[in-house]
Amino acid sequence: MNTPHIILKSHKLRVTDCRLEIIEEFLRKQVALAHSDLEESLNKQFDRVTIYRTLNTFLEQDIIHKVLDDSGSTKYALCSHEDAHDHDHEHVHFKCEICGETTCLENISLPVVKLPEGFSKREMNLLVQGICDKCR
Amino acid sequence: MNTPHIILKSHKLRVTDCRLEIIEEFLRKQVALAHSDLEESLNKQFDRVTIYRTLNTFLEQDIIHKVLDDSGSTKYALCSHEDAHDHDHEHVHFKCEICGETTCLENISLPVVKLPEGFSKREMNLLVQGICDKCR
DNA sequence: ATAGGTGCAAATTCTTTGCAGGCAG
DNA sequence: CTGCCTGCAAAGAATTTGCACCTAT
Repeated sequence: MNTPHIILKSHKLRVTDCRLEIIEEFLRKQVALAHSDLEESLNKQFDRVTIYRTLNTFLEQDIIHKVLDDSGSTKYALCSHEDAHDHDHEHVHFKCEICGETTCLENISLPVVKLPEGFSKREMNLLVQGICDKCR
Repeated sequence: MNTPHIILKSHKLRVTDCRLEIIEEFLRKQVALAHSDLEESLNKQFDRVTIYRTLNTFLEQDIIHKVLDDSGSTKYALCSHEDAHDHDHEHVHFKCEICGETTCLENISLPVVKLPEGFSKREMNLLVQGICDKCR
């Protein structure tokens, strides 16, 4: 199992409090988090700017990925396939329209999309929106 | 065929220049447009704020819908099924990572997603990202 | 005539950038 | 010790709100 410490090390990133806490937060909450969520849940322990920079660093390193959202705020989630360095990602998420929580749906296979001539695909994201069991 | 004028009328909205031009712009360009795209292509003819308000009005009336995007900027496209007042939308879009254009993919059927117990779905959005034929 | 739409100013929120000091390696 | 990371200040984008005036109906 990957600990926050190991994740940072394996990406040749310095191990700092802010980075550790952010990864831990992603591991604790099993939902997609926005910058503002982190700022709050880490209790203003770190500067807003540092959180932005940390998220961008993690994005570049493929430690996290963006989760599509229609609310305007960008959300992020840990990449599950840390080691798999294929860049052919497929993400399926469910967003509850009441509580706003976005969770990763496992075991859903996306259709084989037939693109028009000359188009090539690199990534597919499916966002399902509706109501979750807690909010029903 | 629905003209901009008729679209506005059928939604009980006043027919104004700004609204007409924005709908016409969506009909001309067959790609998803962001607020900034409209501001530019309409040649600063209308106030930035008015465009925001028009887009929000159109969203409420289901004249346009949000198109998912990972770039931060919100994009919109005309709803094709104007009259179909089922709110079980399915949108499939392709975004080119080079030119940034997002187009609607027709004739792609989404998989039947089996949600966990207690979850209900209302909308599905699939975003495929890659390279389009022009940018290849 | 009047409700609804627009433009302008300004407030808010979100995100990035520059720089100086601090800490991990 | 050295370069990367952080915090603070400030700049810059994106979006919303308030208010007075205008116009489609």
